[in-house]
Amino acid sequence: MHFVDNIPIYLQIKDILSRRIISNEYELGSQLPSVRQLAVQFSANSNTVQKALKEMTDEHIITPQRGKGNFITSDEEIIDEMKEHIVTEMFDTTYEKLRSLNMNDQEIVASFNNYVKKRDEKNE
Amino acid sequence: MHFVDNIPIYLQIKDILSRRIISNEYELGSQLPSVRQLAVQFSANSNTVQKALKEMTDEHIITPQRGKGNFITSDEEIIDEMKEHIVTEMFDTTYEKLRSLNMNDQEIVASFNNYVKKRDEKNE
DNA sequence: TATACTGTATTAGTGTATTAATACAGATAG
DNA sequence: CTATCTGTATTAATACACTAATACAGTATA
Repeated sequence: MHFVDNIPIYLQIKDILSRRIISNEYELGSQLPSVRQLAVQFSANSNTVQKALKEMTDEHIITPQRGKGNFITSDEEIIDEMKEHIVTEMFDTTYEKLRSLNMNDQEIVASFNNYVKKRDEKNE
Repeated sequence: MHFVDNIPIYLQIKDILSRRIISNEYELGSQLPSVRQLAVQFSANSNTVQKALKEMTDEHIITPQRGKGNFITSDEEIIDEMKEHIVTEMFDTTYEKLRSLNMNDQEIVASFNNYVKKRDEKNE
């Protein structure tokens, strides 16, 4: 697994796991791989994985059961809220950063649409 | 000045200064505020500001002159490239994160357009 | 019951971001 | 020349992210 510099690894792990849950790669109510398995999968230390899981536990996305494992919530609402939160936060920063480059709304929308369009062309 | 957690302050300072240059808040060829002035402005340590300026120097965005100050390049090409780089990198991460949430291109474009539109409405 | 899984906690060592204090070198205005 | 700006470098102290090793507690199963 490859991590970006300058962002704490435990946050990147939290991010990846959250996305896997939202995209249904991990099913709601199911069990996560164990801390030690995840550590191997991410080529990270167990403590680092633990730190990611701790935050997800605090946000009620997963629930740990001593001796058994970590289980993903079955509450769809929590997951939907998390997705909403992630997307909105991303749009907020993207939009504000573009504005700070002196781009107006029209330019912002146009350049993003153009970007996606160009990516499409490459994948054909 | 307010900084985000989990991203090194020196990178946030570099980011802000770069945006000020791109948006012409600081004019090409002109002199930056001194290291000590910037430190006060950002409520940060001189060394932290220095670390940001060091990177910008390495990227030829500014040029230091001992005893005089730091001067912004007059080379418009360098600035244009920097802007292009910043925007592309931002779109890359935004796009890929949305894809990892199982959204297709149509949904991605639609939801971003919708986001900007809604922000517009709030500002009217 | 013993083994091998789970989560959890602790300790120690390394690297780096940040701050603070200080010093030095070059430029410039009085 | 001197005072005061500039950039630059160094040192020490603190905090935190990360790793490694180890131990303990709860669960499941052969």
